[in-house]
Amino acid sequence: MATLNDVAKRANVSKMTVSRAINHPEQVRPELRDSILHVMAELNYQPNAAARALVSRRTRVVKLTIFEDMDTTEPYYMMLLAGISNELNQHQYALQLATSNSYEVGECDGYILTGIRQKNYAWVEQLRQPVVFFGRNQQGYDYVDTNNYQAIQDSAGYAVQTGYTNLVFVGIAVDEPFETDREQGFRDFVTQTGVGARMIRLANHCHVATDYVRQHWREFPRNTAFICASDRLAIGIEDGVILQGGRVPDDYGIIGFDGVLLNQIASKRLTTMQQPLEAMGRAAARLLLANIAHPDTESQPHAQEKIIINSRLSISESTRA
Amino acid sequence: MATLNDVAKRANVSKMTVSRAINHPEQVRPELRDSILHVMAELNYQPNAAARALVSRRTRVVKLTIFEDMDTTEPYYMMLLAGISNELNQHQYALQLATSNSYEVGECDGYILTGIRQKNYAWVEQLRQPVVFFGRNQQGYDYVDTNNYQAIQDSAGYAVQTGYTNLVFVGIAVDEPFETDREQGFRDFVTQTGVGARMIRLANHCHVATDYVRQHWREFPRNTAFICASDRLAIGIEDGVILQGGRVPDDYGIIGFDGVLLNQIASKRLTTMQQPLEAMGRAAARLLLANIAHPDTESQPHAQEKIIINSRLSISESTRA
DNA sequence: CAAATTTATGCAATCGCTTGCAAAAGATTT
DNA sequence: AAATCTTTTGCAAGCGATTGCATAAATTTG
Repeated sequence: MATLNDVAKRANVSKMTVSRAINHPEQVRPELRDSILHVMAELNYQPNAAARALVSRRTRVVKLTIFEDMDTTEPYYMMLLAGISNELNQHQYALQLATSNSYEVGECDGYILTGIRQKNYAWVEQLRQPVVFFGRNQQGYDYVDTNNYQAIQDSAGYAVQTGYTNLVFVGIAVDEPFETDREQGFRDFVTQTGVGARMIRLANHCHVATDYVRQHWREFPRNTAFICASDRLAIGIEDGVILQGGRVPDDYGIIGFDGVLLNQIASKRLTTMQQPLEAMGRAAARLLLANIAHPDTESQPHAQEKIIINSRLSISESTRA
Repeated sequence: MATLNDVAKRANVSKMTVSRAINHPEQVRPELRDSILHVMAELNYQPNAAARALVSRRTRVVKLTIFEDMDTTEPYYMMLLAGISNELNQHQYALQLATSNSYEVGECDGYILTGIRQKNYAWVEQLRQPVVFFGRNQQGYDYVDTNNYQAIQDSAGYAVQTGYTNLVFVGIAVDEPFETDREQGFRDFVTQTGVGARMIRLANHCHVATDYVRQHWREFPRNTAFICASDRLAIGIEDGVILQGGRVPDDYGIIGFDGVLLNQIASKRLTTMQQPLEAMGRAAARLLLANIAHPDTESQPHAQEKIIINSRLSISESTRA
């Protein structure tokens, strides 16, 4: 591989000038700069990342750590990934992927964290680089999230508006902010409107939801709408309802959350609260890069930044029009 | 951060000894080594990856490049990812993720390539590091693949064996080896057994398959089995069949390929040819690491290595028992 | 027990690049 | 035209580790 020195010699300048032509183009005479760039292309010169990182203390790598033991069938992360990856690339940053198994491998300038649980915070605290979360947290870390509270109210509102008179919130059995926010949104909605309602919590698997419906079928009268905290639960609920002979959407409405299964399944046209995951990924990457570029100073400690990107209801065939 | 020098001083040795204690433990006196390790822990010393990479010319990074414009709802890649990631971590290698947009960002010791198309080979050829593919190729690159040819024969065989008398192969409309191998397997099976059969090719989306079934419903008599080249197509076909009033599996059988949707959907218990994706990911990582460790020499050029991991049929409710 | 051999440790150079300061060249002012 | 300021370029040092060779210590051998 050609080095900075090779380029310098060939262009009859010192390597410093070449270095500047790359990193601070405005500091070098335009014509000179062009001829240097030309030589660089000629030699197919690529700066050595390791050498750069060594002296500049910038790896130009961002690590995405997925905590939830990488649920390999969950498209959610893939969609975040796409957004993050695209944004980082625009800024010439590389994306490194880590899981619960690989905390320690490799270096980076900052972390994007997702699928995190309470038990993981101890690990997060000992990180020395900037951190951005997916999902609200009370520990003061910057985060990107969707409007969970309001989104559920919207879903519930839509269900009531289309004539369902009995609501069931089907939550995920975890005590994380994203879940409790949704539950609170639902609870407040019920209080405010006085609609008949109940809440259940299930493990986030289709068949669990299907089984639940089978076993508790009698408890769900006609005109019930299920407001679910994930598309998986929604799909499972729908299957259960259909298996019991319930008609969707005429007698039973089902609303999902996430919007990750839309393209996956043809006949299942699920009404769902769609998260703009690509945009959320991009936002997280941008936020992190900003934090990397402007590190906190002692005099001005870090103020938590929150970016909320609203989900919107995607209305389809599992609810009335 | 503590450096090698810091550790050396504290341990009263030269930094060389510390370096050896890390990289060639057998070369340093056991007791000395232990005390060095102790100091390292005390100072929370982590070797600087950049400095290491600079001199050793090893980044300890492997790049996974996904070519197919990252289809964000495709769990296939996530499952590969899990396998690759786990294997790499065991060897203290980091995984970097790249897409069609980000060919050039970041350095690595080798590439794992997936979702590749003919047009991408020009790019691949100019890579200087070892490469491992997912999927057969005739360009001489090492690869990991499943037994596409035989797998389809197994699927078809099972369909015939369970009494379906008419077979339809539903392929993906691309001219890549994985597809042509499957088609050839099907074609040969038909020739050998003389069973009634036909082949179609569709874009790999559920609704395309569903629409196709609707429009060509008359062409599919009872007792037809659809052998599909992906789970998506299978799901789409099944929906189409059901919408037309066909009974699954009594009158129509459906077999998928990949096995990525199994946990996703409860009532859709699809019979599918399950690829061992996690194992394939691990195998690819292992193969690549071996290639990195033992680079080709001039005297002994590279011989293509092929690793085939067999898929097996996972029998469920979309075919007869 | 001295010589030869093996095993452990240290020294110096180097990887490719960027930072801080200094010098040279060019432009502007008085 | 001398003095000052600004822009452009170069020099030297060093980031934190590893490689090759040299030296010191420990062990074996005749």
